Amino acid sequence: MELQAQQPTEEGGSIQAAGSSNRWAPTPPQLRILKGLYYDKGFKYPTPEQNQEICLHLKQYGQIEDKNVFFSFQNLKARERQKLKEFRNVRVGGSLDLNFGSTSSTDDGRSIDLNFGSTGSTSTDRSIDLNFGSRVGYGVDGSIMEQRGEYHQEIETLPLFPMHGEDIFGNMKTTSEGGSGYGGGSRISLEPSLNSYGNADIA
Amino acid sequence: MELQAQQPTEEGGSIQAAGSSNRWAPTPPQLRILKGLYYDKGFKYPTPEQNQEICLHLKQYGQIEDKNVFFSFQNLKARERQKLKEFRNVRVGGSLDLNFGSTSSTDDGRSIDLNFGSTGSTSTDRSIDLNFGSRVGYGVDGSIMEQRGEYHQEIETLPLFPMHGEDIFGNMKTTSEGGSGYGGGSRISLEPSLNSYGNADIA
DNA sequence: AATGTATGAATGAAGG
DNA sequence: CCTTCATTCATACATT
Repeated sequence: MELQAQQPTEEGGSIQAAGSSNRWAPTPPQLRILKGLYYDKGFKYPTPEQNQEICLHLKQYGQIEDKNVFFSFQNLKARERQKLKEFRNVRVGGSLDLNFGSTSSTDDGRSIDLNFGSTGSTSTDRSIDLNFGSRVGYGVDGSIMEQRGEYHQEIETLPLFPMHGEDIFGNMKTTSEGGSGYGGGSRISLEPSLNSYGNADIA
Repeated sequence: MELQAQQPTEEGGSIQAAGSSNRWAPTPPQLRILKGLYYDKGFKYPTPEQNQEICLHLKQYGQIEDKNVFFSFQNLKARERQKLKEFRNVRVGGSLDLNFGSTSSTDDGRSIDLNFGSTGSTSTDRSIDLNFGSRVGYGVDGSIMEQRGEYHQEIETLPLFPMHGEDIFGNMKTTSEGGSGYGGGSRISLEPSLNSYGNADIA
């Protein structure tokens, strides 16, 4: 493991104004939508294409990049697990032999889904509805907090499965993500399947 | 420090329950043991088993949860690095306070003692061997990762906790951990790294 | 009481 | 997917 010096690295390309943090900070709408997708819709395994769509949509609410969406889902998933389970930090093949007995062999590790899991489509409506419930109860500790009844909820629908390459927003900026072209269905130089579809058996 | 406007996070961060500060506060013994483990023993990468073990032990000294132990080590490490970085930046004349281990014993009538009984040579060595010096860490089957230790550390095998006859297998906390034995080989790591997110394209 | 510091906790990001 | 790092927020506590 090489040490990573995450120095600020004053790169001139920071989107943020000088002085602000370099790392992305989700705006409330962005956060709400992302969490709603994950929790309310049970949408946990977005493909890169879907990430792009989500990102594109969320750009209405502030600066955001694809990787932010990607990391959001990754972290949501990881932390949900850590919360539901018990701070697992498993390391296989460790030298520190703390192997006490061999009890607790009922390892699950992947049954913590709420429900949903409908990565498919509703036959007629092939879009992810972003109008999830308004109640947010996903505190870090399960604490229930009330939500201000003031916030307006914008009704929106994000197409997750573009049929013809055109989204409902008229945003066709696909294939212009930097030349890599990992999205848009034209993955040429990338690995076969990097999305988590292969192991979406958690549902 | 100047007061900075806090991001109006919807669910994350500032959703703290009003009125009650539920933040865990380590008792002197807990703090001492934790710091002792980290500094004196150079124990910085606890596995979940060790994490739970530590937590269990520390429960004699007050309320504590797994995540508290987890965060403690995380923070301990983070602050250490942070401080070290600052020192190097300023190159201050010594006085790097490595005086950890035993802070002034605040005799609050609860003299703590790390003098646990012998682990007892039951069958499995459940004492955490912290003789790390230059030992290899937990590599996965082949990768050798050395523990980073940058200061003195007494090479000794000190029994972490007193065996009260209780075993760590009996989880008396949450329902059923069910996640101890994860290294059962159910993890497949034949996964590609990431998407094309490495570009870090800043708009 | 206000300011500063220490530190628990949360989270974005990265590495493997 | 899992673990870890860095940064930041929020608060308990100490100092003035």
